Amino acid sequence: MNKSKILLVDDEPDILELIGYNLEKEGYEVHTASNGREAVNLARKIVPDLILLDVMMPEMDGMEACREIREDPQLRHALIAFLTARNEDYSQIAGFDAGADDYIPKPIKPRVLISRIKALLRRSAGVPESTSPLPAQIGISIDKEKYLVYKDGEELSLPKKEFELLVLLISQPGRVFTRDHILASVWGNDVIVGDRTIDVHIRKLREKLGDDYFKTIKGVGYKFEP
Amino acid sequence: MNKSKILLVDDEPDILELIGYNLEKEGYEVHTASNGREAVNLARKIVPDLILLDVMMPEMDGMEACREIREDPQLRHALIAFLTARNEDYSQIAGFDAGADDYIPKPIKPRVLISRIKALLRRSAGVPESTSPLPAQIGISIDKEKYLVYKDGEELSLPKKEFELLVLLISQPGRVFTRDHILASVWGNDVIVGDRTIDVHIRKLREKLGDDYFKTIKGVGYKFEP
DNA sequence: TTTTTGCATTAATGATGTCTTAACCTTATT
DNA sequence: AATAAGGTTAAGACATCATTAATGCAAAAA
Repeated sequence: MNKSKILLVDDEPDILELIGYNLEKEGYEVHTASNGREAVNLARKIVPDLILLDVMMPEMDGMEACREIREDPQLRHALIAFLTARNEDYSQIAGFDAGADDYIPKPIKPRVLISRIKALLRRSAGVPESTSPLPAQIGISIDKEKYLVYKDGEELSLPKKEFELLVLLISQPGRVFTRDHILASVWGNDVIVGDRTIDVHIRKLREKLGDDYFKTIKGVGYKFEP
Repeated sequence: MNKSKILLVDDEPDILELIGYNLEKEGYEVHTASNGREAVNLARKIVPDLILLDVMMPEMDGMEACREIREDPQLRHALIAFLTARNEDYSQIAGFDAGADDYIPKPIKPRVLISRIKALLRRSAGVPESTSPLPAQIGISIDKEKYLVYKDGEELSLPKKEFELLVLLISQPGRVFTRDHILASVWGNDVIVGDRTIDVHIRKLREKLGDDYFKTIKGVGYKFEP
């Protein structure tokens, strides 16, 4: 497997150095940022597998950064772990609600941190996650940058939700995505929508791109097939 | 989606009650055990999605139980989180090495716990088990991601229950699964169905895949054999 | 600001496939 | 032969999804 990319974010250079050193020693590809704003921008560029976020930072704090990251479809599946002073129960809760996957207490003990990171990455391993340009080939292709879809050369412009749903499904053609997965990916984890919302969007896609591309697996979810 | 099953293990009845209550309130299906031995046995029966394990317990402690659970192929993919007194750094490390997915410090604050559980389950929901096709080889093979079954190259799409039943049986070819085990795995523990339900589904599988693959062990259960 | 437009969501209804049941049949075991 | 366990079948109950139209909302245009 490729090296996992970790984005380490803290405003204290000492911490960046100490932790960064230890992570690199473990074979991770480490990038660093010293505030939330910088972190979000860098994350968009490098698309890390895991983001370690200090909660307290100037410019933009960790929780705020976390929310922003979670809103980017590219980064929605990145793991996010908070680094925070212990006994900050409030931030602990808020952190998770903002979409974090773990919470790591300061002061950080490198060995503990490594164990924990391994556990986190172990979980998400095996999810290819289309970082790269999408498989064009068949009938339908996508240009994420331009937010455009091509069907037999014809250029289509889809609304946001439809587009994101399509991107998700087409990212792994043939694979079934459960409704829960779709909701988590396209809508986000804390958005609550009714039962029929996904169906309607699927229908729009079928209408615009052809029924045959989208297969329903009853009780499970949907998949895209060429 | 089905309710997630959580197995809660602690030797203090008060904890079981408090945490159990809160988890049920969140819509989880909760089972409890008060020591490691009991936990392992119960886990084999109900096949939980997540196991919350106290570290310090009589009879068999959490770490030992964790190791044993990880050795059962049925349970290999269950999430395991340790509950332990804070500042026990050693057990923290050892816990992860035993194959745990998270570490939750006591005293437990219900809201914190819930957040964390959600994060854990959210993660694993997006990873529907092994990324790659199962055992495969001759005759019949399965692709869980695509929800497809291949019989001599031919592609079949089975309904949910049939598919899940097949996945269970084929996960350990040759092994006999009792009716109870099948019910717990495929139907869930609180679902009550009649005596003939399993038979009917087995029959459908035999119809579609060939009689020879599914052997009945009278008075015991069924097994898949290549 | 007001109007307009288009998207996201919901609600209501209809269609379809899946699951379960019930009644009866078959087979092995004693 | 009697019994218990499972096999078979078809019909009805049930769950899930498809479809459509209407609503609310927010961004863009006037």
